[in-house]
Order: sequence, then C-alpha cells, then structure tokens
Amino acid sequence: MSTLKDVAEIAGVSVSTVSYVLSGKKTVRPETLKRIQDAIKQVDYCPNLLASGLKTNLSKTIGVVMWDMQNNYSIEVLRVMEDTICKYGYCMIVCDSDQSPEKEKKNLRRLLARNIDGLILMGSGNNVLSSYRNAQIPIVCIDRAADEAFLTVQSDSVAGGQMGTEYLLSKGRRKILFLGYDLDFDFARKRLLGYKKAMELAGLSDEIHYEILPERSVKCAMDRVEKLLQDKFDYDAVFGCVDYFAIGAMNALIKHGYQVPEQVSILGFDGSDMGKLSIKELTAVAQPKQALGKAVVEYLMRLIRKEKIQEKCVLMEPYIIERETC
Amino acid sequence: MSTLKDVAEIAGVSVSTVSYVLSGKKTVRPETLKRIQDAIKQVDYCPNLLASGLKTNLSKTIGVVMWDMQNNYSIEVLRVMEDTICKYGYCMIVCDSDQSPEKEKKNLRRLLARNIDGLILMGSGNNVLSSYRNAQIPIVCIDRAADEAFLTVQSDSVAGGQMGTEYLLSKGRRKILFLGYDLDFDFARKRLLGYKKAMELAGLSDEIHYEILPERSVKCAMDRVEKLLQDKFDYDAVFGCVDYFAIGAMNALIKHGYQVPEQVSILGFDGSDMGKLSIKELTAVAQPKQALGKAVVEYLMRLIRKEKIQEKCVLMEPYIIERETC
DNA sequence: TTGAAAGCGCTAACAA
DNA sequence: TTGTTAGCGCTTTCAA
Repeated sequence: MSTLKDVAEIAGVSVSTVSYVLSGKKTVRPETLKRIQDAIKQVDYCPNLLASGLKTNLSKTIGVVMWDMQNNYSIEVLRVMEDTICKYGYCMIVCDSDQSPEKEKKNLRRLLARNIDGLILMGSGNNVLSSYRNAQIPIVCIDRAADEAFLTVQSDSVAGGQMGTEYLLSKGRRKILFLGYDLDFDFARKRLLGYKKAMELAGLSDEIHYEILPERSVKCAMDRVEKLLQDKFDYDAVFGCVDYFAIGAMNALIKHGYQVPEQVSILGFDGSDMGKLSIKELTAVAQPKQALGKAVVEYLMRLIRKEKIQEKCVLMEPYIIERETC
Repeated sequence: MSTLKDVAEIAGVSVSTVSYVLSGKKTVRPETLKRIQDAIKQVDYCPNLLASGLKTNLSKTIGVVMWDMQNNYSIEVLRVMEDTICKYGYCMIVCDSDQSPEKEKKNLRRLLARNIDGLILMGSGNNVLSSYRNAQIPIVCIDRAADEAFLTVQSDSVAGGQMGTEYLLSKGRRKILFLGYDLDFDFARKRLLGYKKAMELAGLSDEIHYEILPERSVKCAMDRVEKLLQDKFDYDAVFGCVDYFAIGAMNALIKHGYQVPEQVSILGFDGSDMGKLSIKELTAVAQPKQALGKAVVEYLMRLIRKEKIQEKCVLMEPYIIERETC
C-alpha cells in the first residue's frame, strides 16, 4: 500500500501539503493541487485510518453491541444502521453478546481497544451496563431499557400496545388475549401496560386476559395456544407482544380449523419481515425501524461531534402495518 | 485512557518491559512481572490496537462484505462467524453491499483504509469481484460463485439437490416440482442440476418439472404456485431451491386445502431458522452453517498466518433436517 | 502557500 | 533481564 510519503515524492511536495489537500483544511496553489491529485491517482492512494486515528484519536469506526443477533427485528434495524453509518464515512464493528452478560462485558473491551469513536448498544439486556457507564466514549442505546446514563432511542411501547389494542377494538373485537413476554424486559412490561390501558379506557377492565411466555419463539406461543385450545378458547383476537408470538398463535389456530381473521384476529408487534412469511401475512404494530436506525446513528454522530444533546430518551411513534390477519 | 507509558511509570520499568509482558514474547523476572501486573490492574490498562496495528501492520480486525444482509440464512452464518472471530481475539467490520455492485466496490476501500488483516466475501454476487482481485490481503469467500482467485468455502449444492430429491423419492414421491432461482447464481444452477441428476438416476427423466422464479421471496413462490393451482397442479412434492420458495409453496397449498405432507411433500433448501416459523415446520436440505461459518474463519486465519493452503474450493456436505413437511 | 518536525502508542532491534 | 530508541503513517503547529 502506498503512503502519503509516496504521493508527496511523486508530486514533488512535502507530506504536509498532501495532507492539506486530503483534509481540505488548507488551500494549495491550483498547480500544486493538480500535481498532487495526479499522484494520488497514479499510486491509487488509500489513506491509513490507523495512522490518522492514532494521531487524532478518531478511528472513524463505531461499535455495535447486539444483545441478541438471533432476533430478526434487530437485524433489520442493523441494516438501516449500517447504511446510515456508511453515509457518514464510518464503518461498524459488530459484536454479538448472545444474551450473555459476560460476553456483553468483554465486548466493551474488544471495542475500546480498537478506539471506536462511539458505541451503539442494541437490544433489551437490562442491568448489565455497569461497565459501560464509565467508558469515556459517546454511547447511544436502541431498544434497550432506558438507563439514565445513556441517551436512548426507542419506539413508544406503551403507545404501541395501546394503539394495537384500539385497532383490534375498532375491528369489533372485545375478547382479546395478550401474549406477553418476560416482564423483566422493559419493552414487554410497557407493551402489556398499553394493552391494559386501552382495555380500561374502553371500559373493558373485566376483559383483560394475558399470558406471559418465557421464551421468544414461535414454538412457545404455538404450544401455549394449543393448550388453551384444548381447554377452552374464548377469544376473538390475539395480540402478540412480539411478532413471534402472533405467528405462533396464528399457526395453532389455523391448524385447529379456525378462520383468521374471520373468527380470530391476530396482531403482532414489531412489524418484522417475518410477518411476510406466514400463511396469512401478519398485521402488526410496527416499530419505525427505518427512522429508529437512522436516528440512533445521527444522535451518535452528534455526540461524537461534541454537540450537547438535551434529550435523555427519544421515543418514536409506532404505526400499524395492515396485512391479512385483522 | 491509560497507555503503556503510564503502566511503565507506575511499575518503575520501561515501556518495552511492559510490552514484553503483554505480548509474552520475552520472560521477565517474577518480581518485575508482579509489579507490572499490579500496575496494569491499577490503571485498568487497555491496549491501543491502532498503535500496535500501525507498527505491526496487523489490525486484529477482519472485514466481512455481505452481498445481501436481508438474507436470513446469511445472517445465521454471520453469527457463527462473529463467534469464531471473537475466539481468535479479532473483531469484524460488517459491510452490506445491498445487492449493489457499486456498493460492493466501495466497501473494499472502506475496509482497506482500516487495515483489515483479512476479508470474508459472503453471498452469491457474481462477477463483481475484479477490484478485489488485486487487494493485497487474504480473502476467503463463502456461499459465493467459486472464483479461482480466492479460496472458497461452500456447501455442495449439486449433492444437496440430489440428496433432497432422493429423500423425496424415498418417501414415495414421483412427481416433484422444483422451484428454481435465477440461474445466474452458481448455487441455483447447481441445486437444479442435482435435482435433475437424481431424477435421471431414478429413471424419471420424463418427470423433471421445474419453474424458475425471479425473486427470492415467499410471495413470489406463493403467487406462482397459486397460479399453477388454478390450472392444474399435478405434483406430489415441491422442492424449493431456497427455504423461501418452499414456505411460499406450502402456504399456497395449505390455503387451497391441500394436506401437507399427506398429499404434497414440501422440501426447502438452506435449513434456515425461518423453517421453524411456518405453520408446519419445514423439512429442508440444510447447509451446515455452523461448520461453514467456522471453516471460513479458520481458513482465513491460516491465510493471515501465511500458511500455504492447497485447496481452492472447500465443499461441505449438506444434510436433511427432518421436520414436518415430508 | 509550503515545509520541517514533533508526536500519537506501540513494537522490536539493539545495547547494556 | 531490562532499557533506549527508531519508526509505523498520519496530523498539525510553527516557521519560512
């Protein structure tokens, strides 16, 4: 690989002059400029970001720590993030914590050693953030329990839960089963809360029915609904706390001969592309993944530029994707 | 962040001595060692890989260029890769080419500027590799058309196509519809070839039926099968070139009242986790994603260590995941 | 407008 | 066994 020095020699100038051209921080004589540009092309110069990073303490790369790379929705947001990061001239180093707090902790060091300029924490791990709190770099969280130490971008889970429930009510549904997820997760608690709130507002406090499922999988939801089906199943809608649950419920119901959505409406939450795989395309409360992914990167870039940001938590509105199950 | 120098001062030794301890390349007196270890702990020293990378020309990070991050199967392999890369003490920078040759080209420069030690090219883009050919770094491809310039790790698509077809034949199926994908893709051509081969070997040359679908999506396959259903559908099995197609076919058939697998068997290809979402869990020819992800990283590490590798193309055996659709 | 030179944090050859 | 030092490729201050 050729270096600044190579370019400088060919152009017959000093390295600093070349550096000025590259950074655009000083003006050079047009004639010199031309010679330098030619030389850059000639040797196909590619700057060494390790070297400039060492000097400026800016690596032009940001770290992404994912709590769970198996989550389809997270990956969809990751794509948006990579696209945005790229537009800023940055790259992203991706680490998977694989739902393990130990790995999560190790990942910080891995990234710090590489001088990342900023860090995105993604996914709903809870109180595993202690070591991150005294990392001396900008950090933004997405889809993670709000922690006062960090700026957090997330969709409004309460509003989403409420919105989804109201959507079902507007379709004439009254007996809605909510399939919730482990309430240790902030988003799960809030989505359930939104469901309850909407039911109460509609004067249906007596019709609040929910089950908490221990594992984020289709199978888990399917098994649970099949068990309900064996006893008695007296609902006209199922609202899954995550798309996985809605899909599982739909599979169970269709298998047992129910008509979806005629007899039972199914509503998911997340709006992941998974919803397009199922036998009936899943209607869902969607997180605005484009907006979220873009926003989290933009906020991080502002922090990197040392802008002061007032917000501690940025909430974005979910919306309904109408497909075939409601 | 504290530096080697800080540690050295606290321990009362020179930076080189600390460096020796860290790298383990020289032995130091136990007493000195202790002092240094204490100092490292005291300041919570974290090495600066930019600096060492600049010196040694080794960044301890590898680049991954994904042709298409939307592909669920690719992401599953990516997870395995990240895990393996981590075990080697490396990190990965992930770039998404988003199916665009221009982006693919830009991604190389992005990575080269960061001094990656090696590169993994993932996904089935075809002749967009010209610029990569004279990159002076180790490159390994996975799931990509074999290019004599690079070491390639992939599963044996012909064998997989054949294996899947023979599996269906062993279940008594004779009229098998193969849903193929764009034959510009190496893997798609080979999977179809495997299907044809098995049919011929079984003396069923007259029963070779296939359709080529233009787009890797569930919807595309579903629409096509529904159209066939309107004319006449005279098959007792559908073999999808990718899981997406099999799922789409299954959805169409079940919607039209067919019993799966009693009337029609459905077989996918890839063995992605998507197969666990569908109303009947998908039986599929699986690519050994654990083995593939691990192998591609291990080969790359060997290249980074300057080992000579004879293989130009490493083929791994697919296998059948028996679930509910055959 | 351009150049000389110091220094970012580390490694490793060489010296002691 | 330990220390001194040059230098990796770049940025940037200061001087010309």
